[in-house]
Amino acid sequence: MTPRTRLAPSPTGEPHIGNMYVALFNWAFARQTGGQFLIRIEDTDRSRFVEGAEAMILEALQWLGLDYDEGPDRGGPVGPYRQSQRLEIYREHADRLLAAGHAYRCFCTAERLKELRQRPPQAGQAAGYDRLCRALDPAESARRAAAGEPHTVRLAVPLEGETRFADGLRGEITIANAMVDDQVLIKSDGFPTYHMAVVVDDRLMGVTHVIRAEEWITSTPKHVLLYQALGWELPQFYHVSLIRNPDRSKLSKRKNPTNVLWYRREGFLPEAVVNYLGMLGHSMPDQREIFTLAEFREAFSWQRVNTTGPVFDMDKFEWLNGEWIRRMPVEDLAARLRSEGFMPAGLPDAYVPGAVKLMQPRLKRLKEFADGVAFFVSRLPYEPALLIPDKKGKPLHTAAETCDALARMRAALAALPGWTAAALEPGMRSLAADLGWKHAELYTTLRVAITCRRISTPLFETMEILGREECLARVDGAIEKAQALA
RNA sequence: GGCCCUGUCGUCCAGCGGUUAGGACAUAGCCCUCUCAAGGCUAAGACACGGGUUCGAGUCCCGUCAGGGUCACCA
Repeated sequence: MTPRTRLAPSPTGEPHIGNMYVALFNWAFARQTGGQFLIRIEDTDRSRFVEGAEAMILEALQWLGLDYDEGPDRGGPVGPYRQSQRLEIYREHADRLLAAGHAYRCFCTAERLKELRQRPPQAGQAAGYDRLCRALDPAESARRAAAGEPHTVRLAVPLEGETRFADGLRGEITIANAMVDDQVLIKSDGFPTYHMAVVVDDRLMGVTHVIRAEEWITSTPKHVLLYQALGWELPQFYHVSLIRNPDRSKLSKRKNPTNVLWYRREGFLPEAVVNYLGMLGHSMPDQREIFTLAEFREAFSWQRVNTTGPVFDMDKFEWLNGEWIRRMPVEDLAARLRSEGFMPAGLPDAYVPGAVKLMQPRLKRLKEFADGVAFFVSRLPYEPALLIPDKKGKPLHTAAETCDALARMRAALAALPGWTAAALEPGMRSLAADLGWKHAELYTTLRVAITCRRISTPLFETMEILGREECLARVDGAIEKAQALA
């Protein structure tokens, strides 16, 4: 039997990076073993349902290249793939459990349960429900239910003993049954809880490997008990570590952006996202840190998966994104800037190849491109004083000298036989010598004249791209500004 | 607090009984250099603590401590 894995997100908001992390492991394992990877939407909580959330999750998976074999939008042999469409199935299984005495109806009110929860907890005892309704006579219970009295269905957890299961990552885990609450299986609105639905669906959908986050470990005994009560064989469990905030708490959007689509909007490449997630809690056999999704899929091994919770490090993530940007052929980068919506509308096509080439080693996020090339798009306003070179705020030349220097530059530029970076640089360097300026000083003035900023892409290559006419016009503008200063 | 999971540089990852404990990000310095980057070189920086087992422990066992998770008619 080939492995079947699944991602079971609940459509309650934006696609979470932690979900994608778990998805990556599920995907890699399934793809590597020739198995299937499916998506099941866990929408059993009507109060938390968010319209459009499902679509965003699927969009995020697609963006990252984590393709799936079966899911809500593409169907499959064991559908439907939304739990809200499977209510009858859960009901039937709950009835089976009821009939076998593995579950019972609970008529306790929400108020009563709330009070119970406020009672001080006892050592070694589960904090939850006091099992009052467990003592109800089944016939009486059935009569009340038939009469329409609201109720839930609860799992009758063994009062003694312990439940154990093997975790593929952590070995055998044992939890005393006394610590396990009589979990609600079917809510009073007829919807199943996660615990009921996940077991029934994983079984019915043929899921062989349950790969999910560490936070589920302590509720796994409930699931194991359910598998046993229904007479089913256990799947293989793998609980991967939770990604952490810098303070080591569970990654949360209060402390870190967690929406994958946010990273997309910031200009992170999907290649970098899966690469970064793939190096959290997992290492490549040869210690390589930069790898493709395909390479990850090939090399993925449970033996190389860590059980410690990695801290999400934005600095390293950005570095990695920069690496991916730099490794991309210039034409591909330009195409990507366009397709991801980071190409400024006003940037002339003729400038694009050159501008992209010059920006490539300077980008950590695609989003930074627009700002970096803003002066290519238009002549930006700037403080005239920027034209005067200074050292720690102290001007090295007067406004008049700067004005003169600009005029000399203009003449030299206009007379230059060729218009290439290779020709521009020596021309300006010798002019600096003539003027008695350090060439870096002259370049500063020229840089501001051309790019309207003190920090820019390399000056002469930028000028080559802009062309003689545009550069002369910008120098003219600078001369005017410098004159006003003098 | 009970229970469960985890514990190698600030961070991510190597190490799977014998290593000068290695690499990456970040940090600092130097080089390159028209600014900013990128790139190159160098530096600093870790086995939580205490007991065992063993000729020998970062690696195995136990305890302590620390961090995290979980204790819903949420997933």
